[in-house]
Amino acid sequence: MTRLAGSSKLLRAMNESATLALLLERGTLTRAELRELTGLSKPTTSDVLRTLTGVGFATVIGHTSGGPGPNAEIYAINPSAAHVAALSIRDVTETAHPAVGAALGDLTGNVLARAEYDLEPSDPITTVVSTVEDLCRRAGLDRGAVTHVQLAVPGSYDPAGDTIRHIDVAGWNRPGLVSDLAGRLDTTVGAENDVNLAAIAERHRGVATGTEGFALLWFGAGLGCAIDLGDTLLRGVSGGAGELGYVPVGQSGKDLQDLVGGPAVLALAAEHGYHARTPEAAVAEAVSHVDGRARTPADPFLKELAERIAVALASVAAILDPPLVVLAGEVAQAGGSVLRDLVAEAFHGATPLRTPIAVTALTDDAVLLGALDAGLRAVRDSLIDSLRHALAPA
Amino acid sequence: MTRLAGSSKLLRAMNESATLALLLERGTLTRAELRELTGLSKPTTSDVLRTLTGVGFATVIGHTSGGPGPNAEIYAINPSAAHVAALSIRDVTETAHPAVGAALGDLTGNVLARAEYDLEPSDPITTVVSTVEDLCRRAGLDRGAVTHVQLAVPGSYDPAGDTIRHIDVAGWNRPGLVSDLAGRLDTTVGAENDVNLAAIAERHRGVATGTEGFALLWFGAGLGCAIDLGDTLLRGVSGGAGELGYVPVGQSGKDLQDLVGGPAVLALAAEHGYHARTPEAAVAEAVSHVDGRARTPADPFLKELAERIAVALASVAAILDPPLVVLAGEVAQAGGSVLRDLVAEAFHGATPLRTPIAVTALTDDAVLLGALDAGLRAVRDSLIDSLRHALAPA
DNA sequence: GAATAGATAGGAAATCTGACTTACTATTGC
DNA sequence: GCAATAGTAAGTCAGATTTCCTATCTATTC
Repeated sequence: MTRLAGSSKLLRAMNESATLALLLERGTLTRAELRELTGLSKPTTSDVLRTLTGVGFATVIGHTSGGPGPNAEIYAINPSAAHVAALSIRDVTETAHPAVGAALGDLTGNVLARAEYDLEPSDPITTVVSTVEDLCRRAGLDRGAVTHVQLAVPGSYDPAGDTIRHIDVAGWNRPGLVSDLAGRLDTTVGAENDVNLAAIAERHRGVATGTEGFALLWFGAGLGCAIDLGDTLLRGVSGGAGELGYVPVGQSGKDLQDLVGGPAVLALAAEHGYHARTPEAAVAEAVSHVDGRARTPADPFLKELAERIAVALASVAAILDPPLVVLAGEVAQAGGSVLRDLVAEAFHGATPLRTPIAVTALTDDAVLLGALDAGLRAVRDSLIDSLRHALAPA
Repeated sequence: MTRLAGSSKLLRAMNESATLALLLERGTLTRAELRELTGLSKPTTSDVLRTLTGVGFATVIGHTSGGPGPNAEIYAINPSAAHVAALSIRDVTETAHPAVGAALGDLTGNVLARAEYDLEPSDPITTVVSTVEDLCRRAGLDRGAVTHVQLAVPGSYDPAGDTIRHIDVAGWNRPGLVSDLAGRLDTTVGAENDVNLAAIAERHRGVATGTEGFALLWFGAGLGCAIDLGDTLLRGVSGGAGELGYVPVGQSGKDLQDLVGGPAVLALAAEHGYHARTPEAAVAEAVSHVDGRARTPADPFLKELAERIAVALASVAAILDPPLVVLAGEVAQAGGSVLRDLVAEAFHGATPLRTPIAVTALTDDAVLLGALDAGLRAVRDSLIDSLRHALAPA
């Protein structure tokens, strides 16, 4: 329901925005292709591109060749027009300080620097600032080149109250932290739940590429769920939809946390003779047995685990009816396709639903990559509508 | 991410659209108010309004008075610019023909005619056409005045396959039915699940007015769930999200249908000595006892029912974390605030979630009213973007 | 020589600003 | 109490501005 009104200046702004958006989406385009895509005339397209190159958002990256006539200029986004720092704040169990995974990317998504930190206890602001500074040092960039910092947090961010909630790392739940960071860094700062970010990564580089929407179930130390609606994530009222752990299991008073939470899985593994330090290790061990013994009857531990996961899956699938469900998190990753098949079997046996099930395709740090993707999107959106408001022709 | 590009014609179209949208939303506006809201200049606003009145979308409805200076003209939408027929197709248990509730509304939402039909078996097309014709007759309108027909169906509509699915009335599941109807009636035709439409009514005229989003749980003969995201409904992959009945209840192999479906409620009532023909009748009887006896301990039937409903509610609330959950359908309506309070108690006892719970505020036919609201929105949207494409200045 | 990329020039559509006319209210003066 | 006058606001008109498009032109490449 865009009910936008304005004058010829708005028109110009819209045409510039549209052109920039197309360049961001497609990577490289010639003037003729842009003309086709925007529907604008030759002179207008030229003029818009002149402005975009003038302010440094786009550049000529090369020339076509081969056909008759002059070689057309190929335009692309200027990768250095903006940079994004992504930080994954990890809850390292009982310690008061977080471990941090971090990456620095340019506007086209290239990763310019990446590092892991195991920081000594300190103020969150110091943690973030020094991390960003170190990333810039590694990439040989000035800190001012970073325009957006995206945080992945093991909790939920409530933008209304400007507070990170349900986070277990000291100092991070202070209201106003995010805007203080923005002021201190002189960038925009975004914070988002880690599972939601993993879902974003799954859409951009995983098994959910191109799907209309999907639900991602996270099985790790904790339990989580992200709901992708195609172009947005469904966030609950407090910024944390997908509190899967609270889904009741019948009227027993128990919930899914008691069934497929990290400790529950560990306990179940122990019952079946798998003694490991983490649930994913137990699952990995069970899977390796199965893989070795070819097509023997399923391992009873995995079978029971799959049945429990199927309960969680069926709850989500029945309520949302998504085009796809992705199993992710350390446990699901360790279980791989063996676990997936068992889950599918249990799921089909228990309900008439036929939702497709996939295991995450991301072997790298999905949360961090998702944070980078989300940060990129934020920066791109802000570039696009920076043109809508102010415009400074060279 | 509107990446719209175009020429001055687009600009004019946008300004007309914006003006029309504002008129539809606010009802009546003076030129000065429109100027303020759109940001357009005086001459442009005048010009746009001239066009809108020229094509018959808007009319001068009166004049201001009292202040100094000339009396400003008050503009409003022309109610007769479009008409919507809403039909609620009801599954009358074992019969092969449906009962139909129907209403005819004008563009401002006024109901011009309303009727109930208990049709003899016939082709769906005949059913719909004759119903629409009868509505027009009652309202004293030509059939050509109807621009959109909105169907409420006890099933789900799959627009991709142009098929109404999961419907138990003979002839209605034929692929292509909806587009055939559109051709036969010479209108646009929409079909939508009845519970979803009840949610739309709840947003427009019920307890969900103004909320950011909500989940509506439907307890009647069947079990349903609609998810309102603020400006859209969440539809599943097959057009039917909210197959609440399939949510598993633990690993027992049972699901919510076995817990709070119509037959289950009826059976539970019988166990507690309430023998009625329908579940809502049983609930109504139990509630009337409670109401009489003031603050006595809760009726055990209602208490158990509330606990079961709380399980359904908790599943939905945990996965979606909506700002509000509305209990609707015949059973919830019969239970009223008595049942609501019991559900809230059970819900709070079983989970840490604190989602607000409300009972539907609609005593009238929510499904039919929702169909009217949905039809109106469809017509309004199509009017608004009819201006975007073609435009015929007088 | 044919075809294409990009620039230039002229014209059309839509907007805005500022001045102008008209209509209504309120105050002042008799 | 009535009438003339001053002030304010609605809506139109005219000129300037912005932006875009069509058509033409030049230059380049195969």
